Amino acid sequence: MNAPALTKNQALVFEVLEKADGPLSAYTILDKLRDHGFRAPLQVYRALEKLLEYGVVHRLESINAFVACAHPDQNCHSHGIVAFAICESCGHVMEFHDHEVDHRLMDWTRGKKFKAEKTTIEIRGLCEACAA
Amino acid sequence: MNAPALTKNQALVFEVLEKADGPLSAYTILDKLRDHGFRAPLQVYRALEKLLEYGVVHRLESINAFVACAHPDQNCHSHGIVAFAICESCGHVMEFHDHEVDHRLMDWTRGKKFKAEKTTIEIRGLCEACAA
DNA sequence: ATCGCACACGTTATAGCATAACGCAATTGA
DNA sequence: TCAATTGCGTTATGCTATAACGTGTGCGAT
Repeated sequence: MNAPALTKNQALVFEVLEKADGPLSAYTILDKLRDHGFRAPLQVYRALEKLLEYGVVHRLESINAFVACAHPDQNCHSHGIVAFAICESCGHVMEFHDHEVDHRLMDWTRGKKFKAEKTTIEIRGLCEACAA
Repeated sequence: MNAPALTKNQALVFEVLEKADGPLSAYTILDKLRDHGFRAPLQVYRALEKLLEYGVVHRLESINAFVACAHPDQNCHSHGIVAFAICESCGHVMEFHDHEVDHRLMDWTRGKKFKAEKTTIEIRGLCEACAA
């Protein structure tokens, strides 16, 4: 899925996420966009839905928040499973990919004949700066 | 963290989860325990908090639900990272462990000096029966 | 051209998930 | 005995997400 041109709302939401230095909740995004005419959560969620589909935004399931992809220029969906390390102190998120992990999980699903659609890997803890 | 004797509320919640054939939301658990005197969500959440701590229940972050551990007799926390495959059609959950995946993720966190506290691995898709 | 369709958008209302803050009772250990 | 801890119950509230309805716009097929 490659990204077509973004609509106005999609572009606004994406811009907010790109400028943020950490993940944002949908409602935080909404608040940041009230000056741009956003009034209801659905405006945010609908934009997010598309941005997730295009692979330029990721959803962090364990904290109900959204973050811009670390390399939105490339097609993130083609990099295999995306993994995240989330600092519970400063909120900073690191995105990474590990093909060996992908292979192990794919091996398991193949063995079970499980048809994987979407895989979540999220490590919560303390980043180097905060752990010190 | 080994499990001390469960309190009445904890035992009730755990029993409901054990009998269920899939993950349950906190509010679903609440409804199933109204006849036993449960009236408020907090009664469920407080019990769940302890059961999670004891490692006899797992939280599925991607679906906001809870499931009994596949082997609550052993200490699940000592098995390394727990991974789940969740069927989006029938709701069935398979729990598994893969030490190679653990090692790869630990290698990454070590390299980044990230202090991991809790890791989530959840694969959503279709189980063998539902994919057919 | 205009009809039908797909899609984005706006709004209101509601559903679903989780915790804050208060107070009470029982237990434990100094 | 007193203080600290833990579990419990209740009320209220906050956060997250979607249902359902209607509007407008662009675009291809007939």
